Amino acid sequence: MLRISKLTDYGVVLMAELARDPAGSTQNARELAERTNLPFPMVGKVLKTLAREGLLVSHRGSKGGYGLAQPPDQISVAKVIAALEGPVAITECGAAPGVCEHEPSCHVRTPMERVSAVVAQSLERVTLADLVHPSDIIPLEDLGVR
Amino acid sequence: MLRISKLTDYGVVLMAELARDPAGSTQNARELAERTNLPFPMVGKVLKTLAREGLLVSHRGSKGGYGLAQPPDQISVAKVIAALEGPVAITECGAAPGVCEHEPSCHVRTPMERVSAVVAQSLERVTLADLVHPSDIIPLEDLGVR
DNA sequence: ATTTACAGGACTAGTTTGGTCCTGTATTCT
DNA sequence: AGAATACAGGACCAAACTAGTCCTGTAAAT
Repeated sequence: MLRISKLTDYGVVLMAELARDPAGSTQNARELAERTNLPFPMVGKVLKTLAREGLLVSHRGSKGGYGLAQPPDQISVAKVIAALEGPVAITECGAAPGVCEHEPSCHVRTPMERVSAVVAQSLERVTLADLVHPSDIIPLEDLGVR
Repeated sequence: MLRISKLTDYGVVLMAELARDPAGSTQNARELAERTNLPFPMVGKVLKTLAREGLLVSHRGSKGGYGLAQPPDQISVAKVIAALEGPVAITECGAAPGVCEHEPSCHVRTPMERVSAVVAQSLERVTLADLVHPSDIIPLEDLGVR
């Protein structure tokens, strides 16, 4: 299935939601939970991580909340995924060298890393700006497909 | 991390190993386990699934074993992944419609499906034939990147 | 017949995931 | 100053999934 975790999925949805608002505005965790229909505790957890990773700026106290650290077209889906579950890699071995015990005898390592790289590139090409307008279909060409 | 399960990883390695041999030849599960240094029971499990899914042809009894059901350049990595863990989809929603309760209120569904499609295409372009020669670097262009 | 090897399961330990909750600290408003 | 708000940073837990083993049955070759 090649799936991302729900936490990461929430992260993408929340970042996109923030990207829908005017630049510089902020929203608090509760507002975001309501607008996206996601469980509030989860939303808080995800936003905290994203802020710690530098993708969001946070403001505490009354009237506090979160805002995007960069313009929507500067934040790729790959960045969001990386912030929440580490670098995009299809296999264990791809994430860090020396982890896989089969490394010396593995015949597919190099090409598979290549495949990982392509998947990563696809995700790097899609930004939050591309996600905010559901009616716009992103041309395949813009996603790197000939 | 966007990772595939170890079972699927094994599947790719095993299929690639089979693709290294002359067309039409077969290998049994034990041979394959030894050649790939993967645990034998796991190898058996994966091969059984791949055979059931039609990617391998199996022969029982003495001198039995497994062989590719198609030439290596006709079997994509996407097919192997799909056989072992269902259709390639980044999110739950992408795998089947109506599964996700947030579907009506989700603003990123359509573009995310698009992203999934691109990832899937990347994986469809890479065949077992591309995996068998580790020294050959697959040009990015062949993977659909401009 | 006997041996080999796949078919199709059930089963288990360990890890991960999704989700909740609690304490602390910074900020704003009265 | 004091109260209320909202983020920071955890610990914690149940349920699901993974990785791995093992057992019984059946088909094929010798």
